[in-house]
Amino acid sequence: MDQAQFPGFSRCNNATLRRAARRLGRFYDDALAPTGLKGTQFGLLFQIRVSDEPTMGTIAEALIMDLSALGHTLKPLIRDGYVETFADKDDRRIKRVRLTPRGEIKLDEAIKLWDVAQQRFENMMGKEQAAALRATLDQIAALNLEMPTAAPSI
Amino acid sequence: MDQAQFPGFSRCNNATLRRAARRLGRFYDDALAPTGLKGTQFGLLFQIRVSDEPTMGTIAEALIMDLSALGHTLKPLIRDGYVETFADKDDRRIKRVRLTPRGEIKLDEAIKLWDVAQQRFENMMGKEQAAALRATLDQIAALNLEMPTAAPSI
DNA sequence: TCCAATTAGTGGCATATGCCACCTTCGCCG
DNA sequence: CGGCGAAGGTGGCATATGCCACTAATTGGA
Repeated sequence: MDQAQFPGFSRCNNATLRRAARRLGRFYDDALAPTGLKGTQFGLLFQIRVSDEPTMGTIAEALIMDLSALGHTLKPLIRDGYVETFADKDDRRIKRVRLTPRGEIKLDEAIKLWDVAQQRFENMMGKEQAAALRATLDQIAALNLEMPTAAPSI
Repeated sequence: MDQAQFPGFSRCNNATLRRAARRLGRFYDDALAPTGLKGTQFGLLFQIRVSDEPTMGTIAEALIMDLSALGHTLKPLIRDGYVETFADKDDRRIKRVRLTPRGEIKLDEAIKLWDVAQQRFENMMGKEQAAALRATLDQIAALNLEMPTAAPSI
């Protein structure tokens, strides 16, 4: 009964992806709401935890985010005391990031809620389809998508 | 050789989706750059074209966007003269939207560039996998994902 | 007919993301 | 060892999105 998709529209991979992202984002956001974290922030905290005192650039690369965007996104987390940064010993240009004890606790708390949402979503989509989707999405993330406009000259 | 994905991380459907969206978004954005439009704006203009003088609510629903977010996103397009709004004849609460002649031209121009990016992407992913991906994403968009916290009464 | 509940949008505030210009540090080379 | 170009971030500006509180216009009764 729902006509949410107009034929021509859903042919755009980008638009379709964004639309699904909005829907899924709100779902995870709602689930995490009790912690005060958004889905994005959760993902960022998690990434910081699994990395070993990563640099800004490392995180940005892993998350395929613009470095400056990462800086912006990190600010509220630093302000709220979940994350802290410190200069690298050997190269003062490099800034490393880590969770504070408060951040570790908050992340543990969020993971519990995330797990509920994750399970709930996978029950609806089916674990296999969800896994296949993530595989495809990772494939997109790994694509070398530069327009061949440049790179001719050495 | 790239270790872009840390195991635990890519298990989150939401984070994986957003990450792919960032990558793909930049790709389409780059392709559309000559028109001055972002991928999102392109999608919005397209949606307006294929709908018949849709209302704000209709568009928001079709794109799974928050109504106020749609209003915000529409502003630069109105400012640049691509879109105009007008009150519904029968219900003055309702605001309808349509492309201006300038908007139609701009959209045509953008579609040419979009097509290049779309083809390019599908050549890398394979048309079938791309179609399968869109189908899955549409499925997500159609999911009824409310946490069962409410709705018991009645 | 008049008011209560509903519907459709708006405006303000906050985060999410990107691009670009600019500043520091480093590493390398003459 | 002094300067140039690269590497790593920051800040400013603009769009993308959401939530919430609030306003205006409708609709349904009593």
